Formats: sequence, structure tokens, C-alpha cells
Amino acid sequence: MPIPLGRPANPEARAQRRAQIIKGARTCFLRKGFHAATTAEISAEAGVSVANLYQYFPTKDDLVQALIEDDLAEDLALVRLVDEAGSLREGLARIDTLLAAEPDYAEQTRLKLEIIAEAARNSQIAAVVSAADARMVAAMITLLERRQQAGEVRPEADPVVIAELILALYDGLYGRLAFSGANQARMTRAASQMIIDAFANPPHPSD
Amino acid sequence: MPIPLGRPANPEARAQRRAQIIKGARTCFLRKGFHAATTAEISAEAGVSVANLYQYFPTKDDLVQALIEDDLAEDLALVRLVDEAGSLREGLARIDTLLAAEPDYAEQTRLKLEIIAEAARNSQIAAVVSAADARMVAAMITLLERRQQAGEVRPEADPVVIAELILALYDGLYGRLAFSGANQARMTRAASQMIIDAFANPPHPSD
Amino acid sequence: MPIPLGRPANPEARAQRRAQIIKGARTCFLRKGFHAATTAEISAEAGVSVANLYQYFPTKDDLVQALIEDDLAEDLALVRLVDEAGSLREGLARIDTLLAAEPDYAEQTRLKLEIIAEAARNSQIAAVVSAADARMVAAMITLLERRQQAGEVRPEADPVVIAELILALYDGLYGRLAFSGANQARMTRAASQMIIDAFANPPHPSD
Amino acid sequence: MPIPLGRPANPEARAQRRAQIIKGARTCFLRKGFHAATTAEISAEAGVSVANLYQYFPTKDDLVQALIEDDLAEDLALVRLVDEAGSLREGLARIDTLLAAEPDYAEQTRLKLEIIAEAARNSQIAAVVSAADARMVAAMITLLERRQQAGEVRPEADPVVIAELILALYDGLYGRLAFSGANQARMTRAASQMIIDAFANPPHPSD
DNA sequence: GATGAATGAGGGTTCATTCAT
DNA sequence: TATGAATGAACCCTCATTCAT
Repeated sequence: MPIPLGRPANPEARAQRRAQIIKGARTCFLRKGFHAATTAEISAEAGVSVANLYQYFPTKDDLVQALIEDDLAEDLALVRLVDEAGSLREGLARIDTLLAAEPDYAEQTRLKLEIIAEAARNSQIAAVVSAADARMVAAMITLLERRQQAGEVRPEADPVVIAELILALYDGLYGRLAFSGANQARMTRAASQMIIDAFANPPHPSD
Repeated sequence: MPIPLGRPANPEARAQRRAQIIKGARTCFLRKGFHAATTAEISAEAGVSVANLYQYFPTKDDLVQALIEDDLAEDLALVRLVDEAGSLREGLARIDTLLAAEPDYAEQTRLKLEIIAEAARNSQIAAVVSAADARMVAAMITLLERRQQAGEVRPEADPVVIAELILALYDGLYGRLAFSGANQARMTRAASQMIIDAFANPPHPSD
Repeated sequence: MPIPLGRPANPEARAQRRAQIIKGARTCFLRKGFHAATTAEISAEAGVSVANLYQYFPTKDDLVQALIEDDLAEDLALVRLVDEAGSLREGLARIDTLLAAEPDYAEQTRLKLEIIAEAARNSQIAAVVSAADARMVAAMITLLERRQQAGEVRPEADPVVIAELILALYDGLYGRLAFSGANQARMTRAASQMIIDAFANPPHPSD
Repeated sequence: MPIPLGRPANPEARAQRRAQIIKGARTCFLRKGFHAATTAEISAEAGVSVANLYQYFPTKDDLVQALIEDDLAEDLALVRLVDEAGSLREGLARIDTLLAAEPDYAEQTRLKLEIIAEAARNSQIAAVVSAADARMVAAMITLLERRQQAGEVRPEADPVVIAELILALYDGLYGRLAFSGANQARMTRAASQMIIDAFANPPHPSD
């Protein structure tokens, strides 16, 4: 085991600075979009020099990709949140509560539009998005199958199809909320209700 | 309104060339996005010189805006299609048929993602998009109210909210179809069914 | 034959501007070398905007290559000059006279050092240099064979080898003259004499 | 000169590391040229950190200069080799033998092209090159004068001029060999022969 | 002495836009 | 009107060099 000479590498500091850059990038991408945001703006926003940014992300595209991976992980967390609840109704209610508490969630979601649009052109990003989405759809399907076995979801419904529809509904809703004047909390609840009405069995009399 | 005198220019030729440029722009924007598509590419695609393009659209942004207006008109046509059908069920079925016949509709939808993302940054475009969307929502609400009065839509449903949800569902669905491998026709039918299940009264036994 | 509309292309003006840019590039490359000379400097020297330069040479490398081709053509002209003279002695004398009249020829030759050094790394440029050099060597060989048949060059000498040596001598001489303080005209004459002494038969008594 | 006290640093280790860096630099400069080779590449090649390189050479230019001094010393050794031989013919024969044994000598010569080109722009380097060259020319002149007194070199020849020509011939030859396909050993012998034919008296019948 | 981290100053190239014919 | 030619303003990225440990 050779004794390492010189200044020792500090992985924590690196990780922190990396996150700092991604945060700055998120702000700028949100404000200007992937293409219009410049590396100079991003590094200024992150409080870093441009050259330093390039030591963490060898390419602007790499930065975009890192941010996307970071971003898509959050969506998966939402699915898990629903899954951990006792029932679909309860899970959706939690979503409603959570999103009601984050009034600028719609704002953040704008990035997803950008991401999907970008995925349509950049095959590398398309791969990242597809992979993340596949994981999310899979989690959703598992969740729905479980609820179906528990008798909460109608037996004739196809979990694969429903999963896609539910994700589409939320994607579309938050996409629209970014520019329509509709009330975010209200529309989120309405979406939950729509899902219940469309796919759930009527509640047991004992509920 | 008579053709103004003293203008030797040929309005028909102008309109035709304008459309030709917009068509080229659509191709390029679809391929590369608003920012990455260059005026050089667009004019090449349209078979026009760059300088000539600038005689029809004084700015790239103007071209984008013209294309967006052109584009948003199509969506409104879909709402009218539903409205002209005898019932919500029938209208949605027509949508299903129509979209099944255009297998690359999802592809074209990518432009809408770009448009919305752009609207979030460009206030002029935001105005255009909002206005077009407001018209569409209004048409949708009117349609739903009529169906509600006809007893087809559940009386407790709020047409304003439902309209948003339905539009969100389709937006989100076609956004997802642009990169997920799901079957477009099948998912379109499933969306129709979801709408029926969530908002419609059960069909009369006589139906 | 379709009638060309719009501003007609002007090939002469283009050729002139192209030459103008190459001239500016030569000045800058001479002053700073291929790598250190910037496109900004070159275009300033040529009295052109940077963007305009890029309409004539899509890449800095392309500009370098064009200049090299331009440059190597001159050397070939020198060989032809010797060939057109009645004898090797007469031809070399003409070279001496010509170079004596251009006191900064050594200065210009510095570019050839740069060119060869660059050829060692850039395969595209290597191809250009090799091709041009092959033409020059071939012309030299032909010349020497003719002089050999005329009895002026020693019969046992191999024109292929001599050609290389003569070119090497001049290359090396002008390379050295670029930094040594030696007298250009004198050294040029000495080189001619060396060639005569090494390869020529003694002059006929009738000469 | 006693080793200065109060300097705990290990001079041997320093010298070794210095040589290690110069070696890495030579490799990189040969591969890419002075300007295109980066300090990062050089230190990687030398197995050293960039910051460490800067503790040995405060500037990239200083590194270049050190390497050049290192390099020019070798040429002088060749002149001495000839001088130590009994005759010019014998000395040139030894050169032929030596260079025949180093088939990639031409490759290394590429650095000299780079050096001369650089000298044309960097006055500091020009001084180094001029000084080294002056030493070499002086050694060459001394050598030739001795051979002239020994009756081997023609009496009417000017050693100052011949020295320049001989150096020019070798410089040019190895410059050309770097990219022409000619055979190095054969051309080296031919150059020796050319020198003999041009400047030497015919051998004594007793030789 | 040695290393990892950071940066200011460009460098080549592109692009929306304008000018001249 | 329509085109070829031209340009200023950036943009992404690199690199020699310095700082901190």
C-alpha cells in the first residue's frame, strides 16, 4: 500500500461542489432552457469558474445528463410514496398533500418538458430518460398489481396500460399548470379523483 | 375588402412562399428544436435563401411564433371534431380513429413540448399559447356542459376541471408516446375509456 | 436554362478575397507560427471579419492547407526555371540571380519549416506536402536525367539520389539562413558551386 | 564547489525528476509540437502532477528552452565524432555508420524543425539556438581548417562557407527524411559522398 | 516536495442578422 | 423580390498557471 503523497483527494468536497453546480444548472435551465442557458451563466449561478465546471462535467451535455438523472430520481420517489401507503386512495391523498405543500412544483416540472423534448433529439439523453421512465413504469405496475390483488383496483383493468395513463395524466397536468392559470392543489386533487373514478372499485361499505 | 392599390406585389405568391418557409421550419424545428435549428438550415430546407426568409419573418422569433399559431389551430380542430359528434362516446371514438390513422402524430407532438417550454420563457409566445389554449379550454367546457345537460356526463362533475384534466391526459399521453415504446392507437383508446369511466354516466340500457 | 434571380455570384471577387485572406494568413503564420496565430489576427491582418474568413475556409486547418498548397507551388516554379535554362550551370546561375534579388527569401522560407513540422503530425497536411514534394522531386529527376544525357552530369551519378540531395541542400540552407547571420546571396552561390563540383563533369574546353 | 549547507533538498532526486520531466516533454513535443502539447499531457507522460512540473520549470517556455539546450548538445557531439577520426573521409564514414544504426534519427530530427521555427519567434530561444549553432559552426570550421592543412580539403575552399553548407545539407536531408520515403542510410552515405566530391582533394594514390 | 482543485484569458467556430446587387 | 456576401456577438471549451493542503 503506497503512502499517498501530496494533497489528499477529498471526495466529499467534490460531491458537494458537484451538487452545487447541478443546482445552479437547474436554476439556469429552468430560466432559459437547455440550449439557451450558457455555461458562463451556469457557473456564475453556481459561484464557480467556467473552467472548474468543466472539471466536474466534461461537456455541457454531460451536465444536462447528470441533472436529468438527478431529476428523474425524484419522480420515482413519488411512486414509492404511493406504494408505501396502505391503499391507492391513501397514497393519492398523500400525493395531494405533498404537492399542495409545494406550490412551485409545477414550475420545477417545466424542466421535464425540456427533458423530453431534448430526449427526442439526443440519443444519449433519450437512453437516460427511457431507462428512468422504465423503472418508474415498472414500479407503478407493481404497485397497481398489488392493489388489484387487494381488490382495490378493478380486476378487468390492465396495470400496464393504467400505469402509462396515470403517469401521462400527471405529466400533462403539471405541464399545463406551468402556463395555465389553474389552481395547482385543486387540479391535483381532481386528478386523484379521476384516477379513483376510472380504475378503482367502489369502496367497501366497511370503509 | 378590396385589394389595396399601388401594391404590385403578388399576394398569392407571398402567401405561398410564406407557407413554404413555415413548412421547412416545422421540419427543422421537429428535427432539432427551436434553438438548435438555424436559419440557414431552415431556408435550405425550404429551398429559399436566408435573406429571403428574413423578408417574410423579420426575426427568427417571429418565424417561431407564426409556426406556433399555425400549429395550435390544429388542436382546436380536434375539439370541434368531438363536439360535432352526437355524443361524448362517439366523439372520443372519432378521435381514436383519427389518431390511429396518423401513426406519427406522437412525433409531431414533440413540437408542442417545445412550444410549451418556449412559452415558459418568451412572454410573447406565452401570450400566443395562453390565448390558443384558452380558446381550446373554452370550447371543451362548452362541449362538456352540453353533454352534461344531455345527461351523458355526471351531474356532479365540474366541466371546467374536467376540461383541464382531459387536455392534460392527452398532452401527457402524447408527450410520453414520443419516447416510450407504447402502442399509440391502443393507448389512445385506453385514454378515451378512462375519460368515459371517470366522467360519464353509465350508458342508458337502450344505447 | 433557368434564369438566375437575385444577386449574381461573382467568382472573381471571391477568388480575390480568398487570395487576400491567404496573404494575411501568410503574414501571421510567419510571425507567430501555425498554432499561435489566431483566426482573429489573421482576419484582422486580411481586413476581413472572422466570420467571413470562415465562409472561405471552413476550418483553420483548411486555411493552413490552402496556404501550403499555394506555397509549395512556388518551389516547383524554381525547378522549372532551372530546367528551362540551357545547362545546369546556367540554371543554377539564374537561381542565384533570382534569390540575390529577393533578400527576404530566407524569411519566407521559415514557413516551410513550419509546414514540414506540421506535416509530421497532421496526416492531411502530410498528404499535401508529400504530393507536392513528389512532383518537385520528379521534375528534378527529369531535369537531371536530361543533363546527364547531355553529358553535363557525371554518368555514374544516380539522378534520384542527387535530386534529393540538391533539394535537401537548399532546404537546409534556407532554414539556416533564417537564423544564422550568413550572407544569403553568397551562400546561395556557394551552394550552386557545391552542386557543380559534386555532380557535374568538368566543362568542355570549348565552354 | 562544496554543496551549499542549509539546503536539505536532495539534489540528486531533483535532477532525476527534472530529467524525467524533460523526457516526457520530448515525447509529447515530438508527438504534437511545442504549442499543441499541453502541460497536462507532458506531466501525465512524465508520471508527475502538473503542479509538480511547475516547481521544476516555472514556465512552459522554460521547459521548452531546457529541452532545446538538452537537444542541441547532441549535434555538437556529432561534429566532435568527425573531428576525432583521422580524416574527413573516415569521420564521415563514422557518421554514416552511426546514423545507419539509429533508424529513427530522422524522426527525432522533427524536433529540430520545431526548434528552429520557434527560434524565429521567441528571441530567448533564438539566442539559445544561435549560441549552440555558433559553437557547432566553430567546431566545424576548426575541423575543416585542420583537414585543409593536412591537404585533405581543397585549398581554395573557404572553411567558413563549407561548414555552413555541410550543416545545411544534413539539416535539409534529415528534414526531408522526416516525411519523404527515402532510405535514411543510403541518403546519409550519399550526402557524405557529395561532401567528399565537392570539397576534398582526390585521395593520395597511397590511401 | 508533491498533489488535487481552481481559474482568467483566450481560441476556434457558429449564428442571427444586415448589406449590396 | 431575391440572392450572395459580410459581420458582431456569443458560445463551448481549453490551457497555462496558481492556490491550498
